[in-house]
Amino acid sequence: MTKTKKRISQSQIAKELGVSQSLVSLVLNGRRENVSDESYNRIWTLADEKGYIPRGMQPNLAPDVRSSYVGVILRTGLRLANLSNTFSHVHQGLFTVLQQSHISTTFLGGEGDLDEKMLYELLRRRDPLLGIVVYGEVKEPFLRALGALGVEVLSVYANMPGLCHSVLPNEKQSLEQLVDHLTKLGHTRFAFLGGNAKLGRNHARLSALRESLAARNLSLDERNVLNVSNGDRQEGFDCAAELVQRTAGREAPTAWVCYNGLMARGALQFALLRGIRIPQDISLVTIDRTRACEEIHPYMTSAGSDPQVIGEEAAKLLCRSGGGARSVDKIYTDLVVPSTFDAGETSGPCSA
Amino acid sequence: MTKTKKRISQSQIAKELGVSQSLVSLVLNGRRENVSDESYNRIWTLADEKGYIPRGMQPNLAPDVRSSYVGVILRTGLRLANLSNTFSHVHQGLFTVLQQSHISTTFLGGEGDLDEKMLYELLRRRDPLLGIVVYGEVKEPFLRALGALGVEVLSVYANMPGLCHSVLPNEKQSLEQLVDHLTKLGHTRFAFLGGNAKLGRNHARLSALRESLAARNLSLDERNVLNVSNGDRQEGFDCAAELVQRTAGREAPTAWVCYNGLMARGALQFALLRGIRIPQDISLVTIDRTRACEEIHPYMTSAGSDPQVIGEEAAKLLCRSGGGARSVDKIYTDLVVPSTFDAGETSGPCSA
DNA sequence: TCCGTCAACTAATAATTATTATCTTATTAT
DNA sequence: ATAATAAGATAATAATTATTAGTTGACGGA
Repeated sequence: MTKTKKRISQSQIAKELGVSQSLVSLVLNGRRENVSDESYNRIWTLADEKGYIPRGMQPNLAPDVRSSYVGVILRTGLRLANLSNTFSHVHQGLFTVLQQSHISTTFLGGEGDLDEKMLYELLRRRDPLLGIVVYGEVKEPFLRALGALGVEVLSVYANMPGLCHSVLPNEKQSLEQLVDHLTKLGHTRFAFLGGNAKLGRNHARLSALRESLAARNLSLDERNVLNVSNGDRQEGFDCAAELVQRTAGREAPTAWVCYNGLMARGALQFALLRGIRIPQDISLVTIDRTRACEEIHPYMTSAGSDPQVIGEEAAKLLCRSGGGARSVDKIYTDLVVPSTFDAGETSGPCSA
Repeated sequence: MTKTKKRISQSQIAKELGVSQSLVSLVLNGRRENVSDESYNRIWTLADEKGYIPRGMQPNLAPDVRSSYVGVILRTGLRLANLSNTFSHVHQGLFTVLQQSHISTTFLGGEGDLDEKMLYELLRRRDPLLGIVVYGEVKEPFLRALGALGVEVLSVYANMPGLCHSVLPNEKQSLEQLVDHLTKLGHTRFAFLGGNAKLGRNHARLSALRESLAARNLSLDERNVLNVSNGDRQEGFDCAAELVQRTAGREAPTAWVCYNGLMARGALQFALLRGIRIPQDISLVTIDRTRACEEIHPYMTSAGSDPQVIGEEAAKLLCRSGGGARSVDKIYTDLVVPSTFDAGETSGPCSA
């Protein structure tokens, strides 16, 4: 380890630039009146380069590490303005818990926005970075690059064993709850309106649905399995339309399981337009726990892990691991948040 | 204005706690050896309470904005998870522009979450705080407290003359565009489905509607003016229901102007359920430019200032003013973003 | 040219903080 | 019981920063 350089003083900066210490003091305290822009910038620049640190207190050494922050990164495809559904709740939960520890939450960008140079810059920031939370599924090399920064990385709604911590919803349990509810109501013919087809999550939900049905000696007619790409309202609508068209002239499914609340809303709207009565003709349920479930009547029957809780757990996990510990054989935690079931107004006894 | 409290010194902290200044110095520089935990914590706590700030440099006044960040605060009533509509777009715009300058965006909390102590903490962070953006209407004392920090404050979707910069939508123009469109289609009887009744924004939109109508020698029947508190989907639905009930048995309005896109969606849903055909029976328009307008068919006829542009302008304004300059007679900018009109599928010729 | 003005800066010094040698007290080893 | 040691603190003072009353010199107008 190199010998610790002695802390630089204002006088040294002054001498080096050929100005008075007074001027340096004025400038570093933000005085602009009667100070030339040139001096102002030269002084700040040198102070920066030399790593000048103010006297009197080092805030990052406070007993509870204040002023540290947690970075948030979104998977490709998500944008802040679209964050509406699941991840806005996650974000809320994350923020709430971190705020209690006076840790702030900084949005760093999308998976695609951040190149290596920008990641490196993160480390140059002076406030300590407690960790990075990744929302959704990102590519493995990206996650590795994050890990290489030596920062705690936590993935939410996706897991990457051995690369980072993760906090996950319990899809298996959600589907089990929904299938249990629906089969008890007499439903046997199911449909799956899937979204985000390219992501593992869609696949996980579909598999869980199949398993839960299989456990009851039911099977999912492959013709009733649909997949769209975004999982928004319009696609939910289109998906429902497609489903109805496909099942014309054969025994139609009576229980529609939607990938998420938004799609369910879209499907609901289609049903409303077509005069399909819910829940009399069709029961419609969704894997979701966001406000989309209750935003307007009818409240939807749904099951899922509360995204806010997922955010809260992510925050707790980061606080616990408390930065540092960048050993090679790090142990990573995978946390699975239990699912809760909520009987709404969109499911009822099977009439077919 | 109250006299600025003088900066507190280590000696004052020492005196108040009955210890030596030396000890305070040691502790605030992070010395733990041979210092009791009790002293360590007591000193940090008091330093915190009194808002002790180190000498030598105020990093947030640096000209160079490399590792600086912008804080975001939400008005009371908004939460991250509800941010869905307007402000998520604002946030997106803000972020996009700031990211280009490598400035990060940090969510600081809600108006209610932040007490004076926490605000002080912001100043002690080592990364320079370029400015604070406030989303929505907050109370004046709160804004003053922010200003007192000596940080650039910018209010979005609300203005507070002489206290901070602001970036605002052009409500007058939006309503003018909508009224122009509707009157050209032959509509003369208008209704206003208002939300966020307690906020000035609702009032501003209603007034603008009245003015635009007055300019055409039309008036707004007071019985057709409704106001609800949140402005969400359910309230839009309820509002439409109330309107229809109120106008039973008299000449009903043919043009519904909704406070925002979410309410419009709710109203649309009500219309759908009731068999009111849109746009054949009723034209429904909204003051909005969020994705709620196009999330699903029918796309809505709407006018408004693009919230993303508002966020972008806010970011540019902050970058331009570039921290610093805390003179007393600061000049504040009020920026008004023009409104754009979008003819959708929810408006048509008046049939009544 | 002379004078006033003002931006830009500094010298001098007041105020504050850092550092170190030293003190006190409790604990432990002998 | 006594000496050695160490934790926890301080007094004194060295080092650094803040502030104020100047100084300098450029510029503009009479």
